[in-house]
Amino acid sequence: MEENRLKDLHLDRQICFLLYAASRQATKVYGPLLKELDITYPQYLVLLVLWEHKEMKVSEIGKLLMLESNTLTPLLKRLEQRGLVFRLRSSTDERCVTISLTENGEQLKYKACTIPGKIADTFVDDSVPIPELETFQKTLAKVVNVLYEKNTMQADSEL
Amino acid sequence: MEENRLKDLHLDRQICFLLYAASRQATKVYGPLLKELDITYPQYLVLLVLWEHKEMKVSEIGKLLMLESNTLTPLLKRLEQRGLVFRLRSSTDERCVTISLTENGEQLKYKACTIPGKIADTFVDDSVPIPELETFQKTLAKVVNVLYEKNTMQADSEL
DNA sequence: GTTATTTAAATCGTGTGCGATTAAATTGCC
DNA sequence: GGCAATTTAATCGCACACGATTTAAATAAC
Repeated sequence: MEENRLKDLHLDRQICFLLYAASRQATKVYGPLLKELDITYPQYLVLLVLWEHKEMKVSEIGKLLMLESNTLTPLLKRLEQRGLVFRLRSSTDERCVTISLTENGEQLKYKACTIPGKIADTFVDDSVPIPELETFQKTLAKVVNVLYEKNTMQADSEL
Repeated sequence: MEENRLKDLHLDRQICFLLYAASRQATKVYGPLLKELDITYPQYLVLLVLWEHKEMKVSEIGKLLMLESNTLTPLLKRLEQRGLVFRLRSSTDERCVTISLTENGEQLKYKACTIPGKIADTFVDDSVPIPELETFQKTLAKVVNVLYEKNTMQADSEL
């Protein structure tokens, strides 16, 4: 039965371990590029969101990146201390904090714009043809959604 | 040119972020299962290695999991304090530390053996057919290798 | 209109990851 | 043998992640 084949997977073949390893290796590829901007990969992801949306509430950033305030709040404070963003409590709903780019944060976009191309070059490799990568990406997106749904479903049902 | 297509697809955001998100969501799926064993996901990975190989040097575990001593040493000390493994400096080469399972650590395998099946069930979903998952896993393994090679290549060339 | 519930951030504690460095043991080279 | 280069863990500092809780504000219920 096909299902049994999946269950019998060993460490080196297990999808979860491979995702875990791939994530760490992919982040490491960004290392030298982000070091020039003096930011980390999660900080880069937050900035990507802000470069696209100008300003966002903490919870909106969290929804896009699948992160919660316990991770984002300290990260955003670090970005604030670097002078890249500022945090403003909303006047209409004082529970919410709106994150906006400073001028420095806005300008950093122009230093970062070469990164995507360099990262893409890293992924392009003889052993993984581009069409295969594209198929891979589609399945990966579905996997993320399935897991995210199941994780948040379970959390909801506990209330 | 093919390369441009990749860059236009925002490959860096798509694939790297998706890997990052997938890894965290996958780890979260293990949460309730590993909580019953009172271990974390990285600790589970180390135990998987030990359940298969009985005893291993820190560097050997590190090679399999792509982790270094700065991560493994504290993790292994926690496992030691839980009474699941013990650490013994090799007498033939005192630089090396050999990690072995205690009786408790060995026994934990029988509590953990239901986990792979439950995880597989989580991945099996109508939106991602099993053959697609298998193709996905093969590409994922190649991606991990490509990234790992490039990361360690670069580190080597710096010496 | 007061109270209960819900929501949004923040806080706290623990455990990774990892770059950089250190200390000790071994190997290589002469 | 003796010394430099290499290897192996360990150490240190910082930044995530995240479960759990807390605080404050807004909304719902009555």
